[in-house]
Amino acid sequence: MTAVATCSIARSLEVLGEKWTLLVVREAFWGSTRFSEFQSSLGVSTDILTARLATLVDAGVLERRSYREEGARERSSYHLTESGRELRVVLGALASWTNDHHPAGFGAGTVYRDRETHEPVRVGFISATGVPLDAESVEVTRPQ
Amino acid sequence: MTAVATCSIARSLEVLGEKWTLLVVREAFWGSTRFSEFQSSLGVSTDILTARLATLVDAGVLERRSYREEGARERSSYHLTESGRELRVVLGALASWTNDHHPAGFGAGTVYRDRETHEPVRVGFISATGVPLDAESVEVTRPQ
DNA sequence: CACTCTCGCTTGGTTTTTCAAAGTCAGCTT
DNA sequence: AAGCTGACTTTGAAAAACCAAGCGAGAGTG
Repeated sequence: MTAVATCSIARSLEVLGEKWTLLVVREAFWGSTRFSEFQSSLGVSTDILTARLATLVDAGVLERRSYREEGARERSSYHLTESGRELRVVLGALASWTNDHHPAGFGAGTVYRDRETHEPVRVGFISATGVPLDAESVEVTRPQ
Repeated sequence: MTAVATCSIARSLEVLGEKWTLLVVREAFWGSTRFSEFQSSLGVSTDILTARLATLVDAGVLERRSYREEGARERSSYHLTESGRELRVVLGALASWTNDHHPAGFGAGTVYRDRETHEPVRVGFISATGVPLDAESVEVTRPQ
């Protein structure tokens, strides 16, 4: 891992590739906002959670806000930014890959569905004109 | 990280979430097949590479084959399976997220393009009927 | 047959990261 | 004041990653 990678995939992993990071993002999608909520649902140790929340805030994935409940002091909460919300498709791609290739023994796992038809959706490439493309119609240009 | 997670995202990260793993897959997409090719392009230490290739083979992402060059003994090479090739969209989602939100200083980074028009493509949800969906039209059902 | 070379691992020792538990601190209630 | 609570910090030990060196099988060379 060099200082700043040219490859976009490597750069994405500099932010998202550490242990727990994407699970923190997943919890944020499922509604966690407070330190204690992330901690109790993930079971991650507190020092790691502190560090991950900090990198996600630095990277602009989460935004730190202050809130105050009645009879309590001011505290921080963490909310997905627009940039963070766009990670939905990354999580969707991971979930649907696993559902296809490493299905769970029981239960359906995490499934992304069409809100209207409730059919499972897939994640795929879409052209600039809004047309789904199959894998063969996509090429990659790498840096340098 | 418990034994076997119910959540599909957590399960995907059990295979793909370790350091270097997705970069090994990326190299496989870019044509690396031999141990030494992965090693020299990634700069990862050999013991880690051995371990990562083994987990990827176990997970069915890579397939180990034997090859023999003239005047050399039989060696192993590693090739993407169908399951591994379907990770293309995961890498595409990561790359396009980074290109949008953490652009590199110079150069274009890694870009997935339409093979015909050469326009950059995006990664998104596609309904069972083949229609692209925006983020709001997708819901998530989580396990249990 | 000895000798060397290469590739794909292994091994050994050091550094870094993760873990679990305990400690800290601000400000609120009693 | 004294105690509580949520969000960190610190501490010390375990696990993983890193680096350099070593190993072994088979092929070629002398």
